[in-house]
Amino acid sequence: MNRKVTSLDVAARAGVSQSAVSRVFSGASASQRTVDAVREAADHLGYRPNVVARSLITGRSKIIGLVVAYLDNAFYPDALERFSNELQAQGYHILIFMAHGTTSDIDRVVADLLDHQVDGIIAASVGLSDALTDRCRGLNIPVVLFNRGDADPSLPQVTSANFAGGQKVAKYLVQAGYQRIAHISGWSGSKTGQDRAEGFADGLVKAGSQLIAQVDGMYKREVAAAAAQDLVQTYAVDAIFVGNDHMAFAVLDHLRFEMGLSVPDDVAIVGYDDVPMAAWSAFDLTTVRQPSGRMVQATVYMLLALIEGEENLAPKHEIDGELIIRGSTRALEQEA
Amino acid sequence: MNRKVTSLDVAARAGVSQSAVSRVFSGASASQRTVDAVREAADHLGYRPNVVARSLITGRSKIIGLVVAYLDNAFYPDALERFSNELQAQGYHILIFMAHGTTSDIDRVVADLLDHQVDGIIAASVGLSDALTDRCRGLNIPVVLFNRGDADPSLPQVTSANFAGGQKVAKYLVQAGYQRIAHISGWSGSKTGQDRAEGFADGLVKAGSQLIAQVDGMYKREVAAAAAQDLVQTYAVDAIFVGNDHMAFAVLDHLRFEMGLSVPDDVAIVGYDDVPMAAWSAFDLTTVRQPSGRMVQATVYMLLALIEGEENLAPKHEIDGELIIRGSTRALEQEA
DNA sequence: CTGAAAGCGCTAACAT
DNA sequence: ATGTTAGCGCTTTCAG
Repeated sequence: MNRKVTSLDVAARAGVSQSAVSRVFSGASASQRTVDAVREAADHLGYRPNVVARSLITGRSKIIGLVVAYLDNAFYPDALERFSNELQAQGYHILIFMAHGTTSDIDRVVADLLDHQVDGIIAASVGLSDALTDRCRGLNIPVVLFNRGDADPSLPQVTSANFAGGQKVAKYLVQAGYQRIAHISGWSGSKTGQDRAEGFADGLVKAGSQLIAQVDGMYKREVAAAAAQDLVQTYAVDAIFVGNDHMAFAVLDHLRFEMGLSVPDDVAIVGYDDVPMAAWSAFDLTTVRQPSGRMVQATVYMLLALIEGEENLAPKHEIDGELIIRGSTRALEQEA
Repeated sequence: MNRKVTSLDVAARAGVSQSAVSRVFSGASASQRTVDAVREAADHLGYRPNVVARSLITGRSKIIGLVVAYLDNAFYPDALERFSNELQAQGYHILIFMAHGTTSDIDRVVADLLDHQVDGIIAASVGLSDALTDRCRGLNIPVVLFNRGDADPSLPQVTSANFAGGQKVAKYLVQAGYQRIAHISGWSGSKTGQDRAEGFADGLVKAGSQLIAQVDGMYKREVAAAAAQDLVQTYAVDAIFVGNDHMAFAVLDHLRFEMGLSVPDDVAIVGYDDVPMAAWSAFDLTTVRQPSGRMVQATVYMLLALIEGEENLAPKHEIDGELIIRGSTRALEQEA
């Protein structure tokens, strides 16, 4: 059993002091002679610095905690992959936590994260309690909300322009000639869902129409599917804006295969996110694109700046997303 | 700024020694009096033990490195979620690495993991170089391959019964009356893909049929879709077994919407994995279920046992998966 | 530029 | 059961 090789072993073999070894591996200045000798010895012995010891003394772990709620919504695995790449490129690693639960659940998880001395936290689509937010602030550990707004605009957060996105959908549906328009919203407890819903209602009114009905889809497939059925049967809607693609796929399936309706001929469906699947022919879903690449970049940038101690940073970052028109809605009438 | 609270501060306030505090938080024995005093002081000061310091001295980080390649294949986000739950329940956390790359890429990533003193590594669907495998062994860090076999059966690995799964599909397709059967395999460089392909070919022969053609789908949607088109046009196949659901969805879409064919009337499609989407009406895919819950449990169990120093453990664990018959193939003819 | 020495916050003998 | 002591492997003053 290869006992663990320490910087002391390397120092002995290279004929230098242990601190010289440390300098070489932490990029501090050293003469070429020293560097060469240390490198040779390290390679020979298979030495690699122990980052745990390093973290203990520097107080930084180079680890980012990522809390994420829904991995069954394809938007998040996609974002996770981008986060991993982006952060790895900056020398950070991701400690991951799934938190599909209550606030207290999430708090426990984040407390764990804190114990691990993470340098920063990304909360993807989950809310943190005020107590926890305070604690992070007390420990000077930055938290950035990803795809999750907060009522408190001073909390660092990155979202797409949800209100504007909702408006875009409204304007388009009205222009396309739909008359009885409903909305299956994202969970009303989430700012993101609220904003989309409010933007949609606002856009409808501004376009001279109005919302026939609105139901909370809770970000759940079954809830959304049942809501869609009700909307069609009870309100005879001809278009439904669904709060995200994840639910929209369920609605599409239910309408087509359970109810035998045609989309878009009987009912038009619009989603939100433009996850890769939305472009698949089986769905061909009209949706608002959330540019996850840019959202992730903004989040990472913001988080690292905060870690570096940046003070004057606009905490709220909204990224615009365009409406992608596909076959789940009828095409816009040609301009005269 | 709340300076960091250490066990020393707690000790001072509780009127006990620092080691008493340590004992209380690491679960060693202590009198009720001490425990109470320490708890009170800790709560008051907001103390939490620093796990980095603990790791440094115990030599265990309670962190598991998870290396994963394809998050766009829904099987993996699902597994990730299960891993997270399972491991969290055991007091472990997941340091995640995305490695969609070459071997050298993966090696760099795992070297990184090793630097972080992870207690164990789960390699989901990626191969590690021999050099790295050796290094892990040298450092006594267990590695378990998840959904990824290896030519070396002494490497701990958890897979479904891929060969048997391929056989099941073959037997079923022949019994259902298909005559011209082809296979779009998973990447031939992966043991998993190979085993399914070999089992399929074997099953076909045993059922008195044979493989008309086989193409490597590389686990890529586009490759699989193009292969399917070729198979239909050049070989006039009436059934295709696709190496996993991820590719099968692409094939289904391409056949139906690009080529205007009917599945299953013109061509039958079978996948492998039974990811949640396979059950959606839009796909309704016949497939072999990989019981990801049980696979994850087996992997975690094996990994933790290895970490605890367990020696006599069967390294290879295969979990049986049943064939789920849905609408992408015609139903079996009734037994006479 | 380099070595010696002092810790980072904690656990683990070892005494008491 | 509890306090004392000695580190875990490294970074970081501080002299030289």
